[in-house]
Amino acid sequence: MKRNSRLSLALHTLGHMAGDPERMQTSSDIADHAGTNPVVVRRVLGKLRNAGLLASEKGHAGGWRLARSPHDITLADVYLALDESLIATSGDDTVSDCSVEHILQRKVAAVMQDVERNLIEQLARTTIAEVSGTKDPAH
Amino acid sequence: MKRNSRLSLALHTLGHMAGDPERMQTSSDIADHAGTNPVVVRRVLGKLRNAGLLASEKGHAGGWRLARSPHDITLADVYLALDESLIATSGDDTVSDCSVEHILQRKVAAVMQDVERNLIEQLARTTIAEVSGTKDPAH
DNA sequence: ATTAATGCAACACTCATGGTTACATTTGTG
DNA sequence: CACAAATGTAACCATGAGTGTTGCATTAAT
Repeated sequence: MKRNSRLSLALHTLGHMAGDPERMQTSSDIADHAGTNPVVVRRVLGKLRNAGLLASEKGHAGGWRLARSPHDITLADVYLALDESLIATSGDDTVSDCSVEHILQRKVAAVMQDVERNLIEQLARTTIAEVSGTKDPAH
Repeated sequence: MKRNSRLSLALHTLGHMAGDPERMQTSSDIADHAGTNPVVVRRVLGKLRNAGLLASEKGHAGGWRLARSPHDITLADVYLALDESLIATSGDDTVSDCSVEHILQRKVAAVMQDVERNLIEQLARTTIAEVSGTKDPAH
């Protein structure tokens, strides 16, 4: 695994689930397919559950399932659910008394904000159903 | 220092140099002002020199100076000179035989490429002179 | 009761990055 | 010439983020 693996793992998993939305999958199944660990899977998918994209069931015969239609989940939903800023703002909280620093921070922050907005806008144009690899029956 | 400190350091330093372009500054001076280490400064500024934004002189009374007018250096120039992708593409080189993976990688790569283009475009709209903190004599 | 799943905490390992030391090289100055 | 002061670079250490891993409590079907 590499950097950004959380988003990759999330998208990959949702893509597969979209191809067979009724099937319940365990974190172990998912981990095997994704080449990682069940605990890591539960960590990541837990965030998607908190965001209402997935549902999990405990106990014997438990597992994970989509909480709503794959046509109703965009890549932006997934990105936002993970709450990771790909745009490395890394707000340096230390307030400097240097005027150059002030001007720069404002300029750069404004640019980054706009870039992030653009990113989300573009991710919102694709749904999980469109990356499921199965033909869309509605088309 | 934090993440993105290289870009921050570079922009901050160039901003100050733009306020007094003739003055030669040592990496020690710069490091003191930026709260870091002379070696780190030389590391970062070295890339800017390779890109033709800065000039350095060795030996006694050596140091660093802008290689061209601060009105001729945009934030995008600095960003590109450092050769860091803020957009974490992290191309996973491993080619998977999973169709979902394929579709995702293409989609996401396309989005990221566009986001990066947008970023550079926006950075190119501001020059170093505009963040120098000094009044622009030409205006 | 047993089995099989999630949920979660704690820790180990790895990797990127900044910081640091050391030293060769270059160049102005007495 | 000898010395001082700067860059250029390599080699290391320290830190932090993130993934992987183990262990265990809890939950639910059989």
